Amino acid sequence: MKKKARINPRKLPTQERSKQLVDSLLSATANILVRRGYEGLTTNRVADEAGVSVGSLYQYFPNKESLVEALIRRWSDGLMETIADHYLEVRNESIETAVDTMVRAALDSTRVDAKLHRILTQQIPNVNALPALELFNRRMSERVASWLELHREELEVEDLHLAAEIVVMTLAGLSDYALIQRPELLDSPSFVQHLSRLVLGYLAPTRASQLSASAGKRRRTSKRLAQS
Amino acid sequence: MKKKARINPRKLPTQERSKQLVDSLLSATANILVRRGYEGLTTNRVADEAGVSVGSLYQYFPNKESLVEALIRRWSDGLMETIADHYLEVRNESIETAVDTMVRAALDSTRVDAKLHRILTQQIPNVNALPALELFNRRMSERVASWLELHREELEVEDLHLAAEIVVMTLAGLSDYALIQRPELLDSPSFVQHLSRLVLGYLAPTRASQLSASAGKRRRTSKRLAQS
Amino acid sequence: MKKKARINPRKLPTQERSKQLVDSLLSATANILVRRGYEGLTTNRVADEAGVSVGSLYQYFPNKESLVEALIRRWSDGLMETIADHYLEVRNESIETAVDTMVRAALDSTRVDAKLHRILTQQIPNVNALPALELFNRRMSERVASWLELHREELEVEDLHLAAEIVVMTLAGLSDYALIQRPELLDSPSFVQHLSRLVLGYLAPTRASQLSASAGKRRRTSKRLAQS
Amino acid sequence: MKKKARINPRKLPTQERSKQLVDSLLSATANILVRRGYEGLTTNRVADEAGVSVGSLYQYFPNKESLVEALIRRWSDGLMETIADHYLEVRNESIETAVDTMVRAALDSTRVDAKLHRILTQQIPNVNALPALELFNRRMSERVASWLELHREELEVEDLHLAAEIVVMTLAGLSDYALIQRPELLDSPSFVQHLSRLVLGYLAPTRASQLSASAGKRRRTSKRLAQS
DNA sequence: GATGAATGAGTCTTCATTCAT
DNA sequence: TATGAATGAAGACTCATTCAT
Repeated sequence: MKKKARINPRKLPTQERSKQLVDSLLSATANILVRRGYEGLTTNRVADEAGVSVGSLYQYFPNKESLVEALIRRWSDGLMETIADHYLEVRNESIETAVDTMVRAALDSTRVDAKLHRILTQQIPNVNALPALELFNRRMSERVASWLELHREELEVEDLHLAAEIVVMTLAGLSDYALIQRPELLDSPSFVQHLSRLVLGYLAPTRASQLSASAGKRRRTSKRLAQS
Repeated sequence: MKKKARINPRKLPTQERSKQLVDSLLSATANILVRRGYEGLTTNRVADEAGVSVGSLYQYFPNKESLVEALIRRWSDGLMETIADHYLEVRNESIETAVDTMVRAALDSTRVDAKLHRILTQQIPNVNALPALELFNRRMSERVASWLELHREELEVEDLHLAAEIVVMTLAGLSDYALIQRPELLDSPSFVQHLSRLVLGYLAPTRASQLSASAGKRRRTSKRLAQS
Repeated sequence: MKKKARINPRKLPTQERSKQLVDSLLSATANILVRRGYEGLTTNRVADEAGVSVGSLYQYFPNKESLVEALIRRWSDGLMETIADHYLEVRNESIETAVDTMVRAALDSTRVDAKLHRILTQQIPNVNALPALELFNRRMSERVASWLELHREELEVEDLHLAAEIVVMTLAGLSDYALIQRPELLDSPSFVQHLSRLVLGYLAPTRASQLSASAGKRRRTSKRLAQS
Repeated sequence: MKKKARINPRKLPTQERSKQLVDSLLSATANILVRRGYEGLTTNRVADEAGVSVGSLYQYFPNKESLVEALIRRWSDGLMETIADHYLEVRNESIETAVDTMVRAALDSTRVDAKLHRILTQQIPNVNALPALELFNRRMSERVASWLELHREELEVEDLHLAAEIVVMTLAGLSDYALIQRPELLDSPSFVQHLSRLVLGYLAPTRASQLSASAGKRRRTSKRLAQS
């Protein structure tokens, strides 16, 4: 961490070296998790897959648990970034567009690395996963909350923090459930549409009702009338 | 307890007896799951906790997996009943009331045996839990769908089956997430209210917007005006 | 075994009954041994196959070992009888014919119930099998010895008892080995012929040499000359 | 023994080391087999006896079966060598001498490690032992056959391959049987003599009859006359 | 630092045997 | 006597972790 500096100009200064090692260990962990599930995850296997010795693994991770924790951290950081990108584009769009983007972002984040996602959210003893997931959701909620602030006037909810949490949990919950039990839905346009309406109908039911009204008009006038 | 007494004419010579045994094994499984998590679940421990020998356990369950499966089955059956009760009352109520009841039912089912619920839905290798959970959700969806049929005219969604699935997954996802990450919410009235609005805003945004309009009126007239 | 006598004239007086039970237990044992090998033999399985309860099994056999011992006894008695029959016919035949009969008898006894034979002679922990097998071979030797006595004058061995033992062990050993490693041989006429020559060449080489001489003559005169 | 010394330039860092380990595991297996039989053979016991942990055992042998298989292989290789030595000396001897040597070799190979020999040939579930034993006997037969070729002109059998197999099986069967049921015989000179006559009488009855004739002459003239 | 052989507690599972009914 | 549920010791095998090199 602080040893020889310019004298021994190896390609990989210790710090860099160990970072790579840690990385390949985490990737190996992810691969094995995907291929053989949590029950099939053994430290020896991870070391093997990463091309290092078990000993080295234990140099960087005090135990198996911490290995998984680190992977979860890395993974949720990845998710954050993916989602952050989506959110940046959205700041100035209409609520409808923004909600649509959020929904798509949630589903996308699930789809990418779907199997790993699923294992990490469902199969890992929660003791490990919880803190990281909590952090992830807290950050997401904050982000959504601050976005909601920008549109406060257009929204029909008051407790924006609670609303943000609910939106985040709704989207996370739904994409997880869909991933597990109805993966086809993840790619269905009407699923996306429904989720958008779900969120919009929560945040701004009036706008949502207009939306469905006009949608209905296009298709079934009688229905619209009945509702008016 | 076992010596003959004419009052209790040897009712449980075999069938009843083994049912009790199975029951105590499943309860032991649940207890251990709650106390030590899935990783801490061993067949010997279960037998011990149930006060029987491992051998007896294996007389009734061919392996550890089947033990967990049976527990999941028992648990999801319990849930079904709990929820079924709620739903029966609701058939003829207004949508608003019905949605409210559904929300409360979802949260209730999570709260009862909360820790077990959490472990069963999150921590068990999905291979075991999935079929049972899928069945459970399918049944729930059907039930909700048939309820939606009754109110078709008042709803602003068309694909009632998809809508039912979304409602079920939303409520399940949200209560699970809340249970894990924000258990306080489960007992918060405003959480219940928000969830009701979420669902109502999805199924019938027009009604939801009236609801929030009047709710808003009571509290902040300015807001209502801004929205009109 | 001694209870109620004439009063209760059941079809199967206790003695007969238990004999049948013992019999079906032994047959079950044999079946299982054949189907699943010694490692697959469990007392519960035997009881099941015999259509009785384990408890009953233990009424008649103090433990698993004794069950197998009894089967071995029954089986070797069967062998004895089979072979005895063959021997009776032979008393007054020529040595050549008698030897031939003995050889065929040995091979036959192996072929009948071959799989059981093999398991009983090879796979059973010898502690069990040995005494019975010893007894069997001792009896066989005696029988052969007494037959040899009848032909003492024609034989070129002196220690008839040793010779009898050697003949018995040779035939037993050869048929067992053939059964295990070259079962095709058991049905090959030339194998029978060779074994006959083996035994005859031992007991009466002069007669054997005449036999092979004439056999050779028929086929390759040159050979015979070369040897003369 | 393990600290560096220039004299023994770290010869056994891995390969040699593991070879030793494998060796001590096999020896432990043999010991236990001899002391407690196949039923008493447990992997934990083997590891214990070998002075290593079970874990180490499983580093070298994937399961109990393979351990036994390896032992059988090692043992049959040993036998092969022992016997090979005997055979080399014999190539140019007379048939009588050669047969005598073969007989002694067979008995010797049984005597050495007699108890292990017996367990390995009789008590091990054949699934394990068979392939190795078959290989062993096939090799033996080939060796004997090629020896028979050299003496083809003096022999009175034609199918040398069958003859070789029969000789091998006879000797193996007889020494095994003798070992089990009459171990005293293994050390009796007359047993050796009888076996030699058995084999010689099979391969070359004419020579055998001369042998017994002259042997008889020395002892009992009357007998010889009776036979002429 | 890196290595990977060695460790051994702990898992699931079987099965001979008992004994209350 | 018969039954068969219950027992629990014992066995094969795994894997997180350590430590001598």
